Amino acid sequence: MRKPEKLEELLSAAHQVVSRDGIARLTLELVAREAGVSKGAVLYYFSTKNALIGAMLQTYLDWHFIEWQEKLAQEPETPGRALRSLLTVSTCPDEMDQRGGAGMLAAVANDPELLQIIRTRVTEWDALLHKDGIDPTITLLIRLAIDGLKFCDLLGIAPPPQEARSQVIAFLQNLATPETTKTE
Amino acid sequence: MRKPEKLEELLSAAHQVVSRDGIARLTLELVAREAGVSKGAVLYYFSTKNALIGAMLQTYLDWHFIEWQEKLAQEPETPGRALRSLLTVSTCPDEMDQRGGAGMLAAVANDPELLQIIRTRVTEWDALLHKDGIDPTITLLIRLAIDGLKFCDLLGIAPPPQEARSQVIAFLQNLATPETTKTE
DNA sequence: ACAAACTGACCGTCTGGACGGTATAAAGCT
DNA sequence: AGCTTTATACCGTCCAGACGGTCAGTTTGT
Repeated sequence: MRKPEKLEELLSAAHQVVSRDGIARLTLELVAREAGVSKGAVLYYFSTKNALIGAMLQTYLDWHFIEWQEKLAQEPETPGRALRSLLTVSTCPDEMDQRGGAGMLAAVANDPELLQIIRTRVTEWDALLHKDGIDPTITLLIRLAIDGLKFCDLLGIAPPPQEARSQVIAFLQNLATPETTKTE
Repeated sequence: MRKPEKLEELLSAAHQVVSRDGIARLTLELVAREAGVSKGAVLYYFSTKNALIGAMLQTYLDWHFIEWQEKLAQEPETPGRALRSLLTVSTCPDEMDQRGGAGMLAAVANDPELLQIIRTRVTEWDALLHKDGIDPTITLLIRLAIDGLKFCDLLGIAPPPQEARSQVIAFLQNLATPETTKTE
């Protein structure tokens, strides 16, 4: 009678609701219906709505970090490793990324305090990036561009076409590669 | 018994509420209280809550476009004018920018359909940028970086310190200036 | 006097969450 | 092996507060 995967199910259902109906409709009951359980069940797993949203954020952040570290391991050990792997991860958006977006929107809409979870994590990651041996201005530029891309996609505001997107990424990859080690 | 400046007052009050209490608390009653009128008064000017949010968006977009065009007029007539002036505008965030952010958040939280207003405008502006004579990849990069900056500021997620910020802007200004016309 | 500007009481609906109950399975007891 | 206890997983009902919006009426300017 163990059910840790039920948790995952509910999280996924929540994300589904948000991306189909919008955050305004992220209600405990709709999440329950989407997952095929009762509202009571949702509250059994997440004692409060905020807890649900927090979990959406948390699981996304964990996933994203792991994904990043995996790509990082494959990157040659030259300055800019962390930046290049982060760019690689950002190129291929996953369903998990949508969950992150949904979680962020839900957080903003319900209790901005929840954003604290993201704030501390991103600040940590930013510190890692700045130990990467690349000019801090370039580092910041890359981070901003990635965020901008996520932002456009999230709200559907003039999201760039695939080709333009990959060209920008390529340009940034180049900026994150030190001159002395370039092979191409 | 004049109307138009009362409208502005209400819009400003709405923005105040959002930035102080969060979008979740953007309620007709709170806006009314903030502006020192009754809820009925708010509904007298904006027949619906969506209309209020729409107006927040609209006034911001109008203001932003005008600001941009003013800076553009001061820019030397070389390729990249539009980009450089846009960057200049984005350097010095105004209270109006916050209203734009508040409006966007409110739109997302209440009725994502409202984002359509932004979508069409930004798409238009993007078209203008691409007639600016600068490599489309650079153009996109600059737009993304600006959006990323707005995004970080809006949610308070690792907003870069002032100095780093102006260095990135300077870097981008440089990218938006054709080689042949550089004077510095 | 007449319209525009504004009020405040009221209503219907929605939603988070509390709560008491139920089914199921495992553990303990004999 | 049979019976009781207990903890887990979940259901369905109910409620109190909040919020958008309506409306009949009142004030204010001209």
